[in-house]
Amino acid sequence: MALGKDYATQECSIARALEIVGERWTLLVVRDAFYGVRRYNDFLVHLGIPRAVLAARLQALTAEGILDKRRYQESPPRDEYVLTDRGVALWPVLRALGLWGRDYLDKPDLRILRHAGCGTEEELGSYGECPACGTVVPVSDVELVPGPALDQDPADPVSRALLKPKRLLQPLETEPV
Amino acid sequence: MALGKDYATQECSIARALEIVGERWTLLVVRDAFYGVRRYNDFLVHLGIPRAVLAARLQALTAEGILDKRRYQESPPRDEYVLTDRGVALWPVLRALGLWGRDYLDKPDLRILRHAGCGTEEELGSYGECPACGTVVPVSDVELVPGPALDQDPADPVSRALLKPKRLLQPLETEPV
DNA sequence: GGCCTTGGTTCGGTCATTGAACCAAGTTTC
DNA sequence: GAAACTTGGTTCAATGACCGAACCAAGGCC
Repeated sequence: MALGKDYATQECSIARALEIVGERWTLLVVRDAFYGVRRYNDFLVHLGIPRAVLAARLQALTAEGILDKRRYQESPPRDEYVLTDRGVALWPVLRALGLWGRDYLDKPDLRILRHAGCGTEEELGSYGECPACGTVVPVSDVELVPGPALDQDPADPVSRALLKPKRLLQPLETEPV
Repeated sequence: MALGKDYATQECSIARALEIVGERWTLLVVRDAFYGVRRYNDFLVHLGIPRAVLAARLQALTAEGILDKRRYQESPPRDEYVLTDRGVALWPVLRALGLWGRDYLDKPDLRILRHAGCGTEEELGSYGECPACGTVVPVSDVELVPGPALDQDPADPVSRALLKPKRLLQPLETEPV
């Protein structure tokens, strides 16, 4: 977290994890990747992150095997960043942070998560289980539903695209301007 | 994570949470608090953190209601920092980070967690449940057991005290020098 | 009185972050 | 064919966080 330096003396898998995902912005980039953001420019406008920092974080996450940079069209050449298995495995970290933030900091629900395959309207439980069918829902079956407290007319196209319910990991479709 | 600045444009409980616990060192301080560290000097020697940064983090965590600074002896006056309920609620975040770090970065188990009340030797499951009795174990019943990969003769007294199994949150007993 | 322990504060130097400007390849528009 | 636009960056000066070492202060111990 925090800086690029490591936590040298710590014999601890928490410290090792924080060396990789603990820098400023890094976990928000990963969160956006779960939300379906894949392109440099979409990360940029949605996060409000300095361009140089975004480029550095994408490169670091790719080097650590958390994102995969892949060519999705040849002419003009364009790349996208997609979560790898190692990246998807970070989901419990983000969910735990989001639950804590919601319970202790925000009053209203900004977004809720539910089981897409199941027909239920109920939110996932504290360790990611579906209250209707009882199973721990895999990330690709989690549906992200915007709550009423969200700004209904955001400035950037990524936030606008996120006003519709969507599954995690599915690529975001930003409206053409 | 990262810096003291906020993530201004983010309508997201994950971003709110990271504004508070996302700065460098902060989550390691909280981790040590779970391990039973309570005194300024113990945090200092165990983390290898600059003194000024430690003082700033302890003050910020206290101001956010994650730690409670309390007088534990009058003469000479001495204070200790103890996790509040809000702080204890961060446990799932740390466990998720530790699991991810262990699975993807470290080979051997540095420490394992198990259910103290239950007699089992088995490690807690991925959402904190005891494999023997099936319940989700409350933090105060989690036992921290050092693994074989840990350095058996560490330099600082806090690491030495952590070589014995202990329950989370129970105050650490550093041997008198 | 002098020294030790605990819990800090201060300070100069270094390193990361920031925001604005610039760059470049390829494509569309006039 | 040139100008403008899109996408995905890099460069740069200024700011601010972090670092390590030194200093400080209250209280107890010898």
